Amino acid sequence: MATAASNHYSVLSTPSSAPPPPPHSESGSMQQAAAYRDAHTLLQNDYGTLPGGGHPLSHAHQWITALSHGDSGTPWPSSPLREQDVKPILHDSDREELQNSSSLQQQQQQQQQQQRHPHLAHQQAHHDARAWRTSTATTHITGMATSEGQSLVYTQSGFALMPGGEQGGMHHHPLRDEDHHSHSPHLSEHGGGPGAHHHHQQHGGHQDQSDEDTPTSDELEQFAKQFKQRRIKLGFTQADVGLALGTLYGNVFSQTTICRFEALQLSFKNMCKLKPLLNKWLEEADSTSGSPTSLDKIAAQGRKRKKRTSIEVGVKGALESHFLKCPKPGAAEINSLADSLQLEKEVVRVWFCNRRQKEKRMTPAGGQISGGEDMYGDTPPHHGGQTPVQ
DNA sequence: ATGCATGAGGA
DNA sequence: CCTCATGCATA
Repeated sequence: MATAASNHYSVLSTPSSAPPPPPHSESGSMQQAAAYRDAHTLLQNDYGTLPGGGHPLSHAHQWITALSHGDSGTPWPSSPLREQDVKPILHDSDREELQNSSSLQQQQQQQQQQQRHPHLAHQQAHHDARAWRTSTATTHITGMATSEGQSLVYTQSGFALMPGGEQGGMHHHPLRDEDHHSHSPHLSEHGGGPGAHHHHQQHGGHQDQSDEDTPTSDELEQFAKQFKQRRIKLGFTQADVGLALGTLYGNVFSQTTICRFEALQLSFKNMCKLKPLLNKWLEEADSTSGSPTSLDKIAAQGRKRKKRTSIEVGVKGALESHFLKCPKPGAAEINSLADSLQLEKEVVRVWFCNRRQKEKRMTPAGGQISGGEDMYGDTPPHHGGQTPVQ
């Protein structure tokens, strides 16, 4: 896919051809690694640093994704920048698919020894019934063809397991069990009674915590801890693991994801999905600990992304305030907010999205654990536009 | 370790 | 437009 397509962003203008010969490392086990989503990993860099260019061009974005799922126009309207002017440096190899990667740039690595909460592990496990309620669900990673060199289904549908079931699975009710039942009277323990924990009754008589079956929050927590410990013992960085998962199963993950897993900063569902994979890796790494030589590192540099806009503290505070008042602002609300804060609408919208996500992680963001109660009973019972205000 | 961003999938 | 899974770029 993508044989010369996009890339208008950066620069291909300079014909500095320098076909880098793929310096294969050693063992050829990277072949499949390049098959998953080649798209994203190419060259990256910022494109344009500040509005001043002057091209009102709004040529959407998407690199090679020809999907066109209706982007609704302008992703980042107020920043007319991009194109061929910026970019002091550039990578010539416009051909995606592996370019050399002799020395990747993994700078950050092991520094995650002991963070902040070496303890404090409980009670966060069941705050809302949204999705962390273990139920009957067999854990099967359907995709994942381990047959060497092919497939890679990239199971992202989520049907693999998922306790709450939503997203791809139409359960019984179309209700997106995420935030709606704001009035679930049941489910209660939490307020400080860590010992209570949920009493799932899912299993019919067994229910292990090794693998298989939907794990409980506690199990996940323990696993994450052990995982981290062992990983460090074995001398692997989070990035290494992510890459290994790719070469092993076809699903590559970034350092970020591994990190978040260890820190339990993913949704329960997501944790469940990743656990089997990481568990398997552990076994592998464990048994292979004596015979290394399995380091595949082909990290390609990806595409260009919009440069991360940093929001000033003051502005952040304002956003926080609004978030408390209204976690789900309507378009109009966002517009005015963006206007008063002098931010792009997209930025504001995304900020709220991210903020909401944070609140849904296992380890709550900046606040308390919304145990049992609904966070902010949003979820308008009537869809068609969740704009409470307006 | 985290903040902002992208995108698929769903109403 | 939202949610949710993920990740590049950063602090």
